[in-house]
Amino acid sequence: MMFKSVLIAEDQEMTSISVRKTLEDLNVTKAEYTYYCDDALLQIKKNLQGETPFDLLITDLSFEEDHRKQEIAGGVELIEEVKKIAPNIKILVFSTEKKPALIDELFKKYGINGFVRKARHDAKDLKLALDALAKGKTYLSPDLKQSVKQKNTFEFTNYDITIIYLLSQGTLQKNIPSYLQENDIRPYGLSSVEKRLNMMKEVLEFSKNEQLVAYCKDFGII
Amino acid sequence: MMFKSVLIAEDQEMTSISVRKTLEDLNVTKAEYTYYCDDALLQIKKNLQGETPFDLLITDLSFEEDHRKQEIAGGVELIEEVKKIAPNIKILVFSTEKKPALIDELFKKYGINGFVRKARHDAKDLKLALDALAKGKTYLSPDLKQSVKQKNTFEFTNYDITIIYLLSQGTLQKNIPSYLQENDIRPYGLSSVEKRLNMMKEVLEFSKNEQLVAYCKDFGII
DNA sequence: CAGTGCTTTACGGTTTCCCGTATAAAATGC
DNA sequence: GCATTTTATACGGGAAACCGTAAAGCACTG
Repeated sequence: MMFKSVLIAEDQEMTSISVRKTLEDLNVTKAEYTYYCDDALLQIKKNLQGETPFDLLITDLSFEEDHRKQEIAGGVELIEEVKKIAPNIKILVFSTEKKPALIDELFKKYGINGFVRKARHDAKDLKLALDALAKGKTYLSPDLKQSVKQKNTFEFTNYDITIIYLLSQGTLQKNIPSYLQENDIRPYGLSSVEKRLNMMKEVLEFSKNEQLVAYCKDFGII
Repeated sequence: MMFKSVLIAEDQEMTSISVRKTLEDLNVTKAEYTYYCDDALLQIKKNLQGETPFDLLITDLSFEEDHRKQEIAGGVELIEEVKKIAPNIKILVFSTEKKPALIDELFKKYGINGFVRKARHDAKDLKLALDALAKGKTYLSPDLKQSVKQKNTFEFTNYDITIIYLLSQGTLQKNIPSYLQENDIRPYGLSSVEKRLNMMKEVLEFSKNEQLVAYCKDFGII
């Protein structure tokens, strides 16, 4: 019932130790761990044709950079790569991340099986998640369930996100039309851009572009 | 030689467990732990006149808010309060924080004895720190020693942060002076605000306020 | 193919922001 | 105390953003 072979991708040694201990408590005998994303992918590749290929990956999202140059920068990219070579391996994300947009994307686009947030009751939470995943269910930390569901009061289109992203990069509003035209994004008129910005600001009861940028950063939209 | 009685203030259960385990490995018999700052201060107060008052506090800096309303919001405030009632207790900060200015301030203004960064080798790091502190030395994670000195990232003052925060809230630039004046923040002239904004943008090679907002959001400054 | 409704684009006036310069105030030095 | 440097504030011209409105484009319909 419980997992046979688990890989932990987590750069914080202390956290990694705790995860290992949790697995021990749940009688998971074989648990490997890596401190780098590249190593994690390598391990999975190696064990793919072996006797006991990994059936679960527990991974963080943010990995610290250091002297060892890495191909895979973070957890999201790691998940993407793992899905390519081993689509059947279950994935449990264990991270401090709490942006609804990102978590939602992890489930929908990348097909992760569980998300546990590093927070006050994360040890209990992790055990519950492992239990749920072993039973073929998905798991999401209780405190996140609300926020993911309610999401944003406003649905940003790709068009919206492009505009706000450009603003956050320092692009002048009046220069946005030429960018849009070059990338075949319609409508590209300045008035359309202004109209869209006004609409977003009205819905969210904002008055300035700076607020939109702050908002989108907060929710992981850009 | 080693500590007799240690208190752990850490809201992440997993990390807390690991810290406890580390202390066990070092034969520290009495280790209490709390998930809230308020509880930590209470514990210290209680044990102050007892048989074995705490001789070390290991604390995180950022604590998650939840249903339990807290007086003390974060680690810095906790350290401040602890120093008032128990100036002799040694303090080891264990946090993901890496802003040189803050860490510098913790040592100089608040007189902490050690700082270990939650990162790749934090378990080994923590043991080294505990060892150093037990010997009456101070400790700082190796990878931080350089950055504390060089300080290559731009240091935002409270003044800067206030301005950018106001912008991110939708305040018109021309209305910022009146806000500053009402809150006795000087300089409050519009030109001074503009000058400061220009200076920040120049240093960070930005051209628009939206970039500043995005940047500060990314680094958790606002 | 003209009419209707909707969307996109164009334009102009007003406000805000940007940026250089000039004056005023405060801190520093002799 | 006065001169010098530094810092703060005030002002003004020009650029960008904001906002309403008008014109153009386009699909759909009878």
